[in-house]
Amino acid sequence: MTERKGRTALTRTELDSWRVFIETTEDLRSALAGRLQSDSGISTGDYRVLLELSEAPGRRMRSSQLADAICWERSRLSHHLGRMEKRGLIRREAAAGDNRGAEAVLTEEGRDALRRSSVPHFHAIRELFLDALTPEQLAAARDVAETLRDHLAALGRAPGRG
Amino acid sequence: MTERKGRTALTRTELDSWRVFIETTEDLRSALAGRLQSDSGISTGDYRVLLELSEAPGRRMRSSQLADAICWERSRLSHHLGRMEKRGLIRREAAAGDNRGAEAVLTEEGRDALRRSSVPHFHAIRELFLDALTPEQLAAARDVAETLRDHLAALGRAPGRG
DNA sequence: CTCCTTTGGTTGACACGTCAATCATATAGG
DNA sequence: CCTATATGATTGACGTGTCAACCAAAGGAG
Repeated sequence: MTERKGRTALTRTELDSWRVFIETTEDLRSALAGRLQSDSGISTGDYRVLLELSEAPGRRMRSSQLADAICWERSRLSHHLGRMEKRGLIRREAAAGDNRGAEAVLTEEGRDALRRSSVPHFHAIRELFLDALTPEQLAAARDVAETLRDHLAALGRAPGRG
Repeated sequence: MTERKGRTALTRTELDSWRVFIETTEDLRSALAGRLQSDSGISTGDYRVLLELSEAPGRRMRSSQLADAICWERSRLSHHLGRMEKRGLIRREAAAGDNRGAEAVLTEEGRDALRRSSVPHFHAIRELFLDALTPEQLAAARDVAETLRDHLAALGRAPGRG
C-alpha cells in the first residue's frame, strides 16, 4: 500500500480537534481585540504599529521597514497608516535620501495612546489567555505554536502551489 | 503579600508564548482561508454556512436558527447571506408561519460548491495543521483549546465587564 | 543620456465584521 | 380593541484585509 499522506479522510478526533482549535483561537483573537477597543479605543493593528514605532530610533520608521518588522503587506500598512494619520496617531513624512520613500512618525498623541493602552492590554492577555492555562499547558501551547509556525513557514517557502 | 492575579507584569516567557500563539494561529487561519479561496473560490464563512444548510432537513433553515448554530451575530449572517445570495449559493424565502421570519435555502449551485470544496478543504486541514503535529501535540492542542474555550465562555457569562 | 527594470508606496474595488439604528410582525397587558 | 414591548431580520456606516493596478523615483545597461 503506497497510501500517500493527506489522502485519507479525517477521523472524528482529528476533525473535532481542528474545529475546537480554529474556533477557539478565533474567539480569543476577537475577545482580545474587543478588550483593547473598549479599554483604550484602539485596534490590535493600531497597537502593533504604535509599539513598533515607539521602539524605533527617533520614533520613526520607513514604511517598508515597518511593514517587514510586523509582517504586513505594504498595501495593508498603507491603508492602516492612512486611518491612523486621520486620527492623529501618526504622521507621514518624506524620507530623507529617497524621494520615493515615506516615513511614519509617532505623534505625541500616538505615544499617549500607546501608554494608555499597554497596561490594560497586558491585563487582558493575562486574564483571557495566561490565567486559563496551567504552566504545563502554556508550555504545550507554545510548543504547538512554534511547531505550527515552522511548518507553515516551510510550506510557504517550498509549496507545491504558488 | 496579597498580590492579586493579573497585577504582576508579564514575564518574557509569558509574552513570547502569547505572541507566538496569537500570531501563528492567525497565520493558520489566513493560510486556510487562502487555500479554500484558491481551491474552491469560496470563503471560510461561505463554507460554514453551506455545510450547516446542507445538513439541515430540507436543506433550509431559519436565519436565527442558522446564526445560533454557527455562533454568528444576526447582522453578520444577514450581510453574508446577502453576498451569498448574489452569487447564487443560497436563496431566501419567507418563513411559513411567521411573517417576520426568513429562511435560507441551499441552491443546487450551493450544493455543488460545497461538494467541490470539501475534499480540498479537508486536504488543506491535514496539510497545514494535522501534518505538522505529532499525536501528542495534537492532543495537547486540543486540550489547550478546550480549556481556553471553557475559560472564555466562563468570562463571557460572568464578566467583571459588560 | 535613454531605456528598462526594480523598488517604494498609494489607490480603488471589493469581501468581511461590528455596531447602532431601523422596520415589521408577534405577543402580552390594559 | 389598542398600545407597549419583544422578536426576527435588514440596513448603513465604518474599520479592516486582500488583490490588482498604478505611479513615481532609483539604478543599471547600452
